[in-house]
Amino acid sequence: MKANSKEEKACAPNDPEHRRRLAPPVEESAIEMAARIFRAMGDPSRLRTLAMLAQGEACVTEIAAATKEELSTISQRLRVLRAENLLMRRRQGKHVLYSLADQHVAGLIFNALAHATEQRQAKTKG
Amino acid sequence: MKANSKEEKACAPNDPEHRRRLAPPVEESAIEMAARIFRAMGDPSRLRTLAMLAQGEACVTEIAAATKEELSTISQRLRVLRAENLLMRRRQGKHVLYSLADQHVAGLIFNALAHATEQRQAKTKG
DNA sequence: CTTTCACTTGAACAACTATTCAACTGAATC
DNA sequence: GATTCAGTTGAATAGTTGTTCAAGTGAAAG
Repeated sequence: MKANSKEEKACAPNDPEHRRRLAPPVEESAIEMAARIFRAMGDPSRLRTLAMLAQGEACVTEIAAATKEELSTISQRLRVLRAENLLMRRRQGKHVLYSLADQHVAGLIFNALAHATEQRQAKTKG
Repeated sequence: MKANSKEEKACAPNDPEHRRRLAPPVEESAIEMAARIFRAMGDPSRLRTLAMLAQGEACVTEIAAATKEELSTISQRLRVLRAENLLMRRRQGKHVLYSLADQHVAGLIFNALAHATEQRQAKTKG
């Protein structure tokens, strides 16, 4: 019997109705910018740096000292984050102080950590 | 004069106070999981897929048809997202239907798109 | 104006990743 | 139970990315 339309409704790639539903829901350029933001945040070292800066501003030397890494490593890392407008930067004397760009960034970090923690607990429970 | 302590307060890598403030604010494993989530979302094709699924569930063929890509490409893409627990999956007849794992995921997408849009407008204005 | 300090940047190399083809699996139909 | 359909997976390849070294910049101190 081919009259069973229940299945067809759920998944019918050629149905115009489905085409419409799956049509690009957001502008392509917005997707690309958001993806760049996620990619920038998607490295443990960079995310750790962001989490640090969520505690307050810090200069490059401080961050390097805290993680015991090369100064240039930190600087390159911050450059990637800065390229996606995730950071603010101000000079104070000889130092350059970095901080999160805005609450959106803090929100993203918090949300992902929450999701990660939930998944972690879900796995532990079974 | 070395009595100018204004600058020292703002950035003093060897000050224990600063060390404490920059100490790992979240567990290392949580950072790593969150980074993996961001990395999974940090690819335009994958983020587009997630944005699609935010509109409702869809099967692999539907997604492939919508983006005019290979079935295996979509499948591999979904595999990456699934590995980070970003997706739910259920079988219906011959089809496998995918959807977002939870509201956290939708929230992350929405938040990043909002940030991206804001940055976009900020650039346009000046 | 020269030197120093804090940081930035270009280049290079190693490590990782996205896509595709081809082969495979497993549920549904014949 | 053989076949078909929808999706998955392993392997290969091309492209991307993170770290570091070495050289460069620019503000402040001498």
